[in-house]
Amino acid sequence: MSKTKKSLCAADLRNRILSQDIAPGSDLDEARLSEEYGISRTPLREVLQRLAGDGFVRLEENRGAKVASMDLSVMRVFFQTAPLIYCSIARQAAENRTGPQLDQLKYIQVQFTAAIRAGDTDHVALLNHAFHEQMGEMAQNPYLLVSLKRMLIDHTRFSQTFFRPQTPADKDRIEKAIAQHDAMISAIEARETALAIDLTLQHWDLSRDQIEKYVRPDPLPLDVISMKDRRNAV
Amino acid sequence: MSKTKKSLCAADLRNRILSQDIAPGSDLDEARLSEEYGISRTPLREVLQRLAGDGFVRLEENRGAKVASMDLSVMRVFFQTAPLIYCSIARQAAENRTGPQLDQLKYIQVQFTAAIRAGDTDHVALLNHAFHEQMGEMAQNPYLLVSLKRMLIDHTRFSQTFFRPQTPADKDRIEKAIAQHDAMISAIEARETALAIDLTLQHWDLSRDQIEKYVRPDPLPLDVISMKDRRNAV
DNA sequence: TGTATAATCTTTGTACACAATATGTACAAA
DNA sequence: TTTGTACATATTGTGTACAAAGATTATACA
Repeated sequence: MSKTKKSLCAADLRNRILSQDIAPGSDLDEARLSEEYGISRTPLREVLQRLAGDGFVRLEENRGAKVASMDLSVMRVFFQTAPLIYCSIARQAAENRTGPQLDQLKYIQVQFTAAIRAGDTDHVALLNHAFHEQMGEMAQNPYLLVSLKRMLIDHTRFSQTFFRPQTPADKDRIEKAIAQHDAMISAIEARETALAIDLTLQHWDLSRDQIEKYVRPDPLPLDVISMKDRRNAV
Repeated sequence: MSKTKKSLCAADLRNRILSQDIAPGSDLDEARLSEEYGISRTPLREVLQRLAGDGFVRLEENRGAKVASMDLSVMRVFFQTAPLIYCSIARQAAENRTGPQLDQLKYIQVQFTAAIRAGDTDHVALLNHAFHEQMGEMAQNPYLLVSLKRMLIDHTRFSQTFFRPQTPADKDRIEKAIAQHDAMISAIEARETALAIDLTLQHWDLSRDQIEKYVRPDPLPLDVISMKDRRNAV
C-alpha cells in the first residue's frame, strides 16, 4: 500500500518536472513534499535520490534537491547531440524490437493521438515522452538508453509549447508529428532500419524548428504607429 | 565528519565493484555494510540509491541491492556501442576542454604511469578508469557523459586482467596503452579533433583485443601426451 | 518420502526523534 | 551605507525502533 504511495509520488514528481509544473532550478522542500504525498521524509528522500539518479533533480550537500536546470549551455549541447542519440536508438529499435514492445508502442501512439484529438494538452507531451522512451527500450541498449532518457527530460520540457497549438500552422505540425510516429512504427515493425533513421531525422527537424520558434519568437512590435504604417504599406 | 564516512563508503563500494572485489550480481547486505563502514542504515541506503542511479548496483523491491550484472547480451551491446561513445567523447573533449581539466588529465596520467611502474595493479585499473572519466568531463556533454560512465563501469570490470601482465607481450600492450594516453593528451591539448578520434579508435582496438583474449582464452591442452607431441613437432 | 502449510527468522521499508548544518535577521562597528 | 557578527529559525542528515515483506525451516499429512 505504502509502496504504491511512494511510486505514485515518484511518478507524479517526474511528470510535474517534465511538464514544467515545477520549474527548472526550483527547490524541493522535503517536509512539504512528504506531507503532500502522505509519506515520511525517509522514503521521500529515497524518491529524490532516484530522481537525481535519473537526472530529474540535482542534490546538493545540505541544501536539498533542486529541479534540473536548463541553461543556455545545456541547450547548445542538446541540439548538438540529439540527432546522434535519436538516430542510434532508432536504428537499434528497428533491429532489436520485440513483438510485445511494438504492441506497447502502438498502444502509446493510440493514447497519444486520442489525447491530441481531445485537446488534452497536459497529457500529450507526457505521452510523446512515453513514445520515445519506449523506442529507447526497444533499442535494448542500456548505454544509449541513459543518454536518451536525459535528452528526453530536456526535450519534453523544451517542447511544452509544441502541443499547445495557437495557429492552424501549429495544428498542421502536430498532425505531421502524429503521421511521423505512425510511419516510425511501421518502419520499426518492418525492421526497415534506414527508413526508421530517416523518419527520426525528419521528426527531429520538425521538433527542433518548433523549439527554436519558442526560444526565439517574433519580436514585439517596436511601437503602434510603425505597426500601422507597415500594415498600410502592405 | 560523518559526511566523510558516507562519501568514503560510496567511493569504496564503487572501487570494489569496479575491481570486481565485489562480484557482479552479488547481493549487498545493508546491515552488514552499515556496520562495516560505521554508518547507520539510513545513510547507507542513500549511498546505495546513488550507486543505483549511476548504474553500479541494481535495486530490487524488498530484495535489496545487487551489483550490476555482466551477462553476454550486455557484452555484445557493449562492443557495439563503445566506439561510438568513446569517439564522440574524444571529439568533444578536444573541442571543449579547459586548461584546468587538461591539467587534471595529465595528473591522472602521471599517477597511472607511476602505478604501472610500481606494479600496483589494483590501482592501475582504477586510474585508467579515472583517465577516461576525466575525458568525459572534458567533453562537457552531460548527455553523452552518462553513457560513457555506464560503459566505463563495464569496461573497467572487463579489463581487470589487462593490467595484470603475464607475458612480455602483455607488458608491451600496457606500454602501448600508456603511449596512447600520452598521445591523446597531446591531441586534446592541441585541439586536434581528428587525431584524438583516431587515437581513441586505436586505444579501443587494443583494449578490445585484450578483452576478447580474456573472454576467449587459449583452450586447455587436450591431454599431456598431445602437448609433448606438439612440442616435439615444433 | 514428498509436498503443503505454518511458524520462525532474516532482511528490507518506514516513521519519528534528535543532531548537524545552512539561512535569515537584527544589531553593532567601520 | 556597508560590512561583520551573533543569535534565532528553518532545513537537511543520522540513528534507532518498529512494521512489513521474503526466505527458511519445521511439521503435518498424504
